Amino acid sequence: MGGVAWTEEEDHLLKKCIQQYGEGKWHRVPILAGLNRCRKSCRLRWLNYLRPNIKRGNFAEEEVEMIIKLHKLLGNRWSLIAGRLPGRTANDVKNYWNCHLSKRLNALEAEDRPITRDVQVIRPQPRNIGSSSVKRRGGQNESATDKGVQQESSMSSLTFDASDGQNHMLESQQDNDIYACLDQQGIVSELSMDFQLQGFEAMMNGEGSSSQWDWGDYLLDMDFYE
DNA sequence: AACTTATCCAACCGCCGCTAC
DNA sequence: AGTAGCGGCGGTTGGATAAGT
Repeated sequence: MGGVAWTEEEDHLLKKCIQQYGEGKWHRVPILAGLNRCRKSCRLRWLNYLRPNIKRGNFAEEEVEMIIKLHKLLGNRWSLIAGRLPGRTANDVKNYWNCHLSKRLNALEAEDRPITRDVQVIRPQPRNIGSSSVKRRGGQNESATDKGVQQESSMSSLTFDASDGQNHMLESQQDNDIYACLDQQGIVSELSMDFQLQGFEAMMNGEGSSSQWDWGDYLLDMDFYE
């Protein structure tokens, strides 16, 4: 593989550690689990492989449609896209895109055919916020742009209600606007009820992918306009 | 059957934003 | 204000395997 493959023994130790101490505090996991792995490796192994309810195997047609639409909307924000696909990880989505979809879409573009019908691109816009939030990731967006990917113009900030010390999203008109916008795009309505329900159940169970399945977290990364 | 090429995907790397000090 | 540490993300790598010749 790309690195040193995990052994069953290591998987067992990591699983046991997470079950005992819970997720988070990844810097302590290698010590607690007795693993000769860095915090990042442990986290990645858990998120992409060991975590319960990870869906394996081929992507369903609905999932592929969803990926294409969300990618058009969000760009290479794999974790966000995966968050809408219950049981799929960001790595899965990214690999699938790189192996299958990017080629397929390139071929379609070469034939000058529309990829999806009537999907309006929503560009996240920078807010008038501090420079740290506008700072770009080095080099990454250039390459994305080179590939013709619709890339967000900047990361935008997240509005928190810190009055109680909790990081929860403020309920706002924006939520409704975003939901309505996604609905308008067909992102929601075109999915079968089963698929939507699956996502909802995953959200309620705190499952899903690398992020919780929550419409509110669209606020995390995007501002919508127009 | 042997070799080459293409594809898949787990793992690693480097960077960023956030937070605490 | 500066900085160190952490969690998290996206891009890239490279070994395993399948497909082709």
